[in-house]
Amino acid sequence: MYRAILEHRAVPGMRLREEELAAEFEVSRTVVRQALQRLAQDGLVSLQHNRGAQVVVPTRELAAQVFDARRVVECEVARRLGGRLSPAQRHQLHTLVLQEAEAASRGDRAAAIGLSGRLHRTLALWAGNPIFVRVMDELLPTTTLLMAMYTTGSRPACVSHRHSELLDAFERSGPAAAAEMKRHLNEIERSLLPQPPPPAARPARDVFAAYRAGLP
Amino acid sequence: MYRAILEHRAVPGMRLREEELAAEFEVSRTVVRQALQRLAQDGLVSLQHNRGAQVVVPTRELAAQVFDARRVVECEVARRLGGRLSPAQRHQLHTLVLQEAEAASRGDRAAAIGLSGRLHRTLALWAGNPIFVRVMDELLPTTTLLMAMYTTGSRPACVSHRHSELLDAFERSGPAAAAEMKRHLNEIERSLLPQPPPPAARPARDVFAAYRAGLP
DNA sequence: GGAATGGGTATTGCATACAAGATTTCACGA
DNA sequence: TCGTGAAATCTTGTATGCAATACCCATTCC
Repeated sequence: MYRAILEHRAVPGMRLREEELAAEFEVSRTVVRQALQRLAQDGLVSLQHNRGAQVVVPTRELAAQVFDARRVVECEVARRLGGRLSPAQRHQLHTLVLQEAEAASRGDRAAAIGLSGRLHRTLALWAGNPIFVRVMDELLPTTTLLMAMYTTGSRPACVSHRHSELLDAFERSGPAAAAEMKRHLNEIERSLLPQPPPPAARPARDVFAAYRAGLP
Repeated sequence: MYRAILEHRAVPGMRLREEELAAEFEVSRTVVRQALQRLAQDGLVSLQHNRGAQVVVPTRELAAQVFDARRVVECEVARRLGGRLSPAQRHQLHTLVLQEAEAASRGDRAAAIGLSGRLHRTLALWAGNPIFVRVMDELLPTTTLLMAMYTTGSRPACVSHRHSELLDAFERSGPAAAAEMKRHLNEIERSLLPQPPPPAARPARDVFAAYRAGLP
């Protein structure tokens, strides 16, 4: 379900009936309920008492809030990490950027966005405070959903080519990295369309069929 | 359960058996499980697969992380709010500080700590980004638990009298409020003992008996 | 013709039963 | 005496059934 939502298969607003999902995944409603609650915690579905679950419909307002919060946290992360990366860390980051660029070049938008998130999460991980990672884990899924909703599929690699500049700034100093991080996040936010493009009508049936086994 | 943990009735490390709790609160294990998962999300209990739940044992290391994160978030909140409070907001804050001082003076430590948290949460609420509130809601319960664990009951009002200074700084400007917030959080963190005082042996039976109805 | 109301259906919330895994206990042997 | 192993017990994880609530549609009244 997680992946189906992030990959925009389960479109925002879609109702998620427990019985239906249970049949689809061949488990009981009990585990479906657990999954829905976890997804609600990640901000991907909204639960209403006695009224079920649906995929969240992220607004532009939410986007503003998420990027605002990410700027606060991630600029601090950058400030702490800039100019202090070990060679091994630098190598790991460059590998991630490479993989992301590769995914983008072959048109795999979902993979590229996922790898972009991985990069930001990794930086938070190295900042030394696990709470930063927790916050990122709450904000990144929503960011992914926002990007799936407020960008057209036509623009290929709006993110990756700027990540190398981000890494350059991390080589220099804390303030430089923080400034570049702010610029970077602003750029991503600005790349979101003011209105969601009209969604292509979806079958809305068997949305989760491909995700049963858990393989990509 | 929430209150029993924060008020240090259910001591850190205590195992929380589902059946036991279900009997205590006269509900089924289903709702107990839900409650435990919510508490785990709040960072008050730790869940281990197939091995049940227990009240978290917060370490000094966790304390450092929590206060570090709070400094990042709440200094930003202060920066945005300082010098911009409306008269109504100022009034509300002063009322809270008053109530807190009152609770402290009559020795009600739990109420004082709770009101202190309310104050910080209210500030986050006014900062204009609900995500800040969400983060605070995740950090405040742990803070409360830390204070219950790493302070002696003898010290009466280690917090409240400094909250008026904090409010004064909020009257002035953003930077002033941020600086005072940092100082304030540092002071609270420093007030934690390096080692938890040896806990008075608890009956560990019927810990939740008083909380069944939901009344204070 | 439109709004309100009532019954039927669908869906969630809760409780319980069963299965799977972990823990404890006790016997046995080194 | 201590360690090992296996059975018994306890605890959690999952599935299912029933009750409560919300939703939908037809009927009725204004």
